[in-house]
Amino acid sequence: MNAHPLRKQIEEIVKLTDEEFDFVLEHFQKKAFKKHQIVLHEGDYAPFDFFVVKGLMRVSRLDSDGKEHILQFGMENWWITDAEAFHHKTKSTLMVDCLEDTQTLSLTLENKEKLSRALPKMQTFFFKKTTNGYIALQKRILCFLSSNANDRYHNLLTLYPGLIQRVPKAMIASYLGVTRETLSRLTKIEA
Amino acid sequence: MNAHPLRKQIEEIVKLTDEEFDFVLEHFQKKAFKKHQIVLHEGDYAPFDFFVVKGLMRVSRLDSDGKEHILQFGMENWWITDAEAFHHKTKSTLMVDCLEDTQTLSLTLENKEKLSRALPKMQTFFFKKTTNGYIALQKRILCFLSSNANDRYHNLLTLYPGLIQRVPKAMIASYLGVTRETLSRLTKIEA
DNA sequence: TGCCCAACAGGACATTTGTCAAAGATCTGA
DNA sequence: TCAGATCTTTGACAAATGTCCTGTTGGGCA
Repeated sequence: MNAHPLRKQIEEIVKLTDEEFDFVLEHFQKKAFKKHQIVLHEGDYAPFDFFVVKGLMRVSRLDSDGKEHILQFGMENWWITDAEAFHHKTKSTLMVDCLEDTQTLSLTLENKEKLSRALPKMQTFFFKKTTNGYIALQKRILCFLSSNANDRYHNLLTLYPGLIQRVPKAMIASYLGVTRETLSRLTKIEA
Repeated sequence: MNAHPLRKQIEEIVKLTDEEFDFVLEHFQKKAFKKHQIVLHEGDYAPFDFFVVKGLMRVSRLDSDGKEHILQFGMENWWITDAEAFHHKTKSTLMVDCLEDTQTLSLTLENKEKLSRALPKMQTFFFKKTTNGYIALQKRILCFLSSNANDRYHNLLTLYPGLIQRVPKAMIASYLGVTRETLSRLTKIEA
């Protein structure tokens, strides 16, 4: 059997009947985007949290010097949005766009809360996902505190081996907090 | 009326009756620690999430070179623990200790879950706190991506103005991911 | 097909930050 | 109160990283 990717992810945490999963799915909207399409502009509200079914998105911010900083990539089975704008219903300070043609399941905050109330198992799921996300961010911060650019790069390689094949190195550099020139020099040493 | 600090924090998110708050409190244990006391050793399990009533704690890690990296400070009304060890019931890779004599309200994972089941409002509270924590960590990462040591320092000053009075500068440096010499040079320029 | 642009590598130099060593300053407990 | 411990500052130098630039490559699109 070929389970739905969202169902597979949910069932790593809580088990669902077929009826329950259908009910869950009713709260999502299918949305597809083209490569380079901007899904959320800075300054807009963030009506959706996106579950990536297929494709690749990113969250980034432009600083005052016009430099781009990548906060997060979202490959298949990742959730991606501007968390602050989404949860606080404020205007976004970040941008979400697509690095590939992308299909998503999109969830509004209202439907997320409705779903959590109707199906406590889903509240558990969302809570554990958020907790795990928190832990992952802590690890990324520890990486900034204790590692130089080279170590951060190799940490990223082992953490998300598929990513580097799909993303220009300049963006990897931006995610790591270094310039593309610095990253280029690091990878040179390997050879 | 002089509300309990924990109650005050909870009621910023959900309202409680006196009975409900008493019920909440029953799930916590009062624990007090001395300055310099290690509350959680690396390698130990993390049985508690601590709500700091009075005092100051920190979470840190020693890297392989023996250098100390501070992941988080916990002043009054902060929650502090090794999140990964606490939630996953694994052995801690971090250390929690006290920078001042500290009084806490300590919560086990079992009691946290019990409380969440018994009082859905508390589940909402914990969920929102975790979400806000996630957002705060994202901001700290963006700060690492886009700011140099000087900007990160001033960001910290405006974010937690009280902290610098209570913490040695070497620890501030460690939290910012720079050496104490670098931080010392930054603050010199001010004058 | 051929052109163009994004991506990448590399050099030369500037700036930031780290390292090591030492000297002051401040705190703290007996 | 004093003496040791801790914390902070400072200087000289090294290493890491950023900036600006140029040239090459290779793939996508008219």
